Amino acid sequence: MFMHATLRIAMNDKVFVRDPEQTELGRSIISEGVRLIDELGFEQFTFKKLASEINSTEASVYRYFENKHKLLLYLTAWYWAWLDFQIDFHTNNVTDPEHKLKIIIQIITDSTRYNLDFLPVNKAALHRIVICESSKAYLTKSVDADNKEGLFKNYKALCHKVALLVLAISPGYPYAHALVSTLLEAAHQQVFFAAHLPSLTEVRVTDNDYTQMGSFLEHLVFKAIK
Amino acid sequence: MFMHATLRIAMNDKVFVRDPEQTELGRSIISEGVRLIDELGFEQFTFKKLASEINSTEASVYRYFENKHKLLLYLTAWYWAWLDFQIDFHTNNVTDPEHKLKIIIQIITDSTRYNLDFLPVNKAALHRIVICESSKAYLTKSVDADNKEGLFKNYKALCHKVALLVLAISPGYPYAHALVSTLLEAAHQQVFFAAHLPSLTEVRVTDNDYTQMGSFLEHLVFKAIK
DNA sequence: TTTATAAAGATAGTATTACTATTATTTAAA
DNA sequence: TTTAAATAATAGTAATACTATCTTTATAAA
Repeated sequence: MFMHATLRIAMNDKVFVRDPEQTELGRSIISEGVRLIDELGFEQFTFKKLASEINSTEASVYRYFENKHKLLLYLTAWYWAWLDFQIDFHTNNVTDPEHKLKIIIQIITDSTRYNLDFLPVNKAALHRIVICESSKAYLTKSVDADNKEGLFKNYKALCHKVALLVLAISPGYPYAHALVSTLLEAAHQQVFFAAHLPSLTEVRVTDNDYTQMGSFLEHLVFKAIK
Repeated sequence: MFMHATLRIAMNDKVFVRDPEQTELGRSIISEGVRLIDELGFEQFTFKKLASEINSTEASVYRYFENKHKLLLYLTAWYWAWLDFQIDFHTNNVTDPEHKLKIIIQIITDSTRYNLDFLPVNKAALHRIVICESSKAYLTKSVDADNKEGLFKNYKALCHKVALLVLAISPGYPYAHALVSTLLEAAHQQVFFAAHLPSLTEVRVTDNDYTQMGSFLEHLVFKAIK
């Protein structure tokens, strides 16, 4: 497919000190960073541990990212942009807004399944990071400063895109963005609950089968707007 | 009101080393802990800073809580139990399940407004902590261990209670718990988004007016189950 | 081919965090 | 009044989250 070679996710340059996509070291910071955050969790993850994994030094990692919070912001922003692209690609020639929204809910629910590129990032690990860590990217005292720098732009753009579709289906619905942000967050929460606090949800995810999640979210969204 | 003097929230004793409610120092750890976490955010909050605020020592604080994560678990568990009590109290003589659910959504939306006790905890600050920090209590690598110790029991009990009500209204609805956990989480997320990332939601909260939040959530829930 | 320069590595150092341990002092109960 | 429990005071450790400096290596323009 012709897109494979050319797809690049454009990133806000405020999130990094040096663009990690431009160098070998930068790219290994990203790919090994994804692996390690997934393995250790964000709290236990440190630049020192990352540096040792990639046979580099702490100081070198700091030349790419100010701190691990910025790395998390980078990864989550990247994920949202990537999801946005997946949505565009898979709904490109779908005209019926309801059908389109259903496809989007499927993609949000099980993003890795729709993966069509060969970017050197472990999408499954990144998806797990988004599930467990992404809300930590904004639940901080620096949220307003980070927002001012545009670091949540990708998330907001995605939310807005889907909200517009909601409004196309139901022009009078007054909470399109609220519904979509709830949808996006619930899509991760419910996977987490299914895995760790299963009494909080009927949704079960076994063998990467996200069917129940999709049903729940689709039902929730379409009942709200129809 | 007679309950004021007698209301005590029963806490799981696995969450603390020494019960903070039993001593003066313990109680100041809780009340000043709430104040400081609210002020600094959970990441910047340390036991050393807390100790200095209450004119005690780090070592003394550690005699009550193993670490700050356990303190956060304590505070959130306390909040859920307290919310559960508020719900019981305010829906005690309401028989119509739909009316009951509406009242519950109001309480979840604006818990501090329904405050009826005089427990020595700043409920407004605790509510802000729940909004900004509560998901960090479970989004950790220790979630399964913490869950095994019963540290999320209060949250699960609350979720189950509301889910049963959902099922009373709509016996065939297959996602009662998923809907309620989504509701509980959304109630905090949307307040946070309204304050910090307002393009993610139409909901606005001005002067502690949570009307729009209530409308959004009520609409979402009732459309889903009716 | 030299030479500038940018990136990365090597090393060291600091302040803070997240604890643990020990001893002394105060307080409250038997 | 004795005894025990709680707290304070102090010290110490390993890890974290950085910053600084200097050297080496790769790259590419003069």
